[in-house]
Amino acid sequence: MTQQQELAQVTAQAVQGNTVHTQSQAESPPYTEQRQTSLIEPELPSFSPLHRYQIPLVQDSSELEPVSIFNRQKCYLLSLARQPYKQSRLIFQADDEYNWRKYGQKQVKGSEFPRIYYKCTHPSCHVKKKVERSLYGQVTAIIYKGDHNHEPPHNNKSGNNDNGSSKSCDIASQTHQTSNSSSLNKTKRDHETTTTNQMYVASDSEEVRNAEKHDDEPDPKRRMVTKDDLFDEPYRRICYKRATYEGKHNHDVPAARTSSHQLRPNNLHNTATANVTQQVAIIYRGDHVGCNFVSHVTDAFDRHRVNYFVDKKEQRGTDLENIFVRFQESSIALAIISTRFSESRWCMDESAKLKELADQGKLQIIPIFYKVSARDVRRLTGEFGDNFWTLAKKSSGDQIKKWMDALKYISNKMGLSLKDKSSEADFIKEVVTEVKRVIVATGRCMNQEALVPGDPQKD
DNA sequence: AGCCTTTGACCAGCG
DNA sequence: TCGCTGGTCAAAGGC
Repeated sequence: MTQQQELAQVTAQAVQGNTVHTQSQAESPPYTEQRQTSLIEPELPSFSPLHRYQIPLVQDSSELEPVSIFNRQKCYLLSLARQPYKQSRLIFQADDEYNWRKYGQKQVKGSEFPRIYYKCTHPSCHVKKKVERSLYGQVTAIIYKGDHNHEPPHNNKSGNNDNGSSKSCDIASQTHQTSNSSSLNKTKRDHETTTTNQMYVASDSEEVRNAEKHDDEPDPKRRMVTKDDLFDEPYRRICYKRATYEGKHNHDVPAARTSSHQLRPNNLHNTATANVTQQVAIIYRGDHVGCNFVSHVTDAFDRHRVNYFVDKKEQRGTDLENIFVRFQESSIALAIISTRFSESRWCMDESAKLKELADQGKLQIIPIFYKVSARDVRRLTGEFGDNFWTLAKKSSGDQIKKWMDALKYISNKMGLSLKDKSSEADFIKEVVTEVKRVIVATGRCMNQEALVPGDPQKD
């Protein structure tokens, strides 16, 4: 067995290890799966030139469970990761059905590993991609640029080379494929376009400090914020990025290799099954949100068959407890936080209830910062804070504390942020994608529970 | 021989 | 204008 073959075997085994590990994580809160299970939007309408798709990050080899053979593989892979060239490229180069030639690398600021630049090896194709890595070499971002003007090679090999580039054995590709179905990959690439806006940061300053010490360590409490959000708070720093695409392919992508199907069930399937039973509760404040943004979100949910419940204005004559019951029937809450959100006692009470349910593990909250910064929500500053304190003047200390706790909790959750000048259409797609991702993650938890051995009803 | 990576240099954009 | 940073080029060498 050649060294290349040996590496291929080891990395492929490690992939399977990762897959097993990922699936076993279903017992953890869904958000902890963020880095492995980002859902690719399968059927997004093209009503905007900008499409963003999330592909899962490459599984950090350091995240492999310290069990059995995978521990040895982990050590082996880590040792390879620290070696220059040759072996490491087998591990870290993302595979996406095309062949790539490295044409440069650059040490980028704030990263221990250089950013590597690749070109498509096809003679007339000018597609490029760049791959960023962090400590231990796990891929933190893959950014594509340009359109392929050719079909991908079927054998996934370039020329006669046997030196390991663009081979099917790298962790990046395998992990990618084990997290997404071939159809997802295809559709994703049909729409892929730039975005580097979404990154992961630790959810509080303590975690940030930890992250600064161990930049590549996984952290289940990471939240999703916008780049602007990051820049708002200099003390925060980027811990992980999603892999991203820039530009789009102008041609079809062949079906993924069979290994992906063998290794991992299709996320789409999970979505479909999850949608049957899971409901998304949407709360918001103000007609300025409800008449436009929320209606578009619910339209998108309709199109994507996401079951939802909207706490509409007209329902607010009813007992708040009735609304709380609806929350309890939901597994996910979409809290659309605008500047006027904090002027409503109703919304504040709802937020407190959401936090209560989330604390009990009964609800996943996805905060949507609608033209308000997460920092203002967290710190109760700006117009949001002004509205809050106006309401607070008319409220009791217990209430205020409860609301503040809830707002702090929600604003520290991973969420999505719409800036004033952002495209709402694109943002709505992001929202739908994120909701479906959480649905899948939550659904997987439920499915895992349903498969607990010894439960006759669930067998 | 062909394809690849490496690596220093060059260039462009930006503040 | 200058320095910094990121992106690309191209020669050299490896497989």
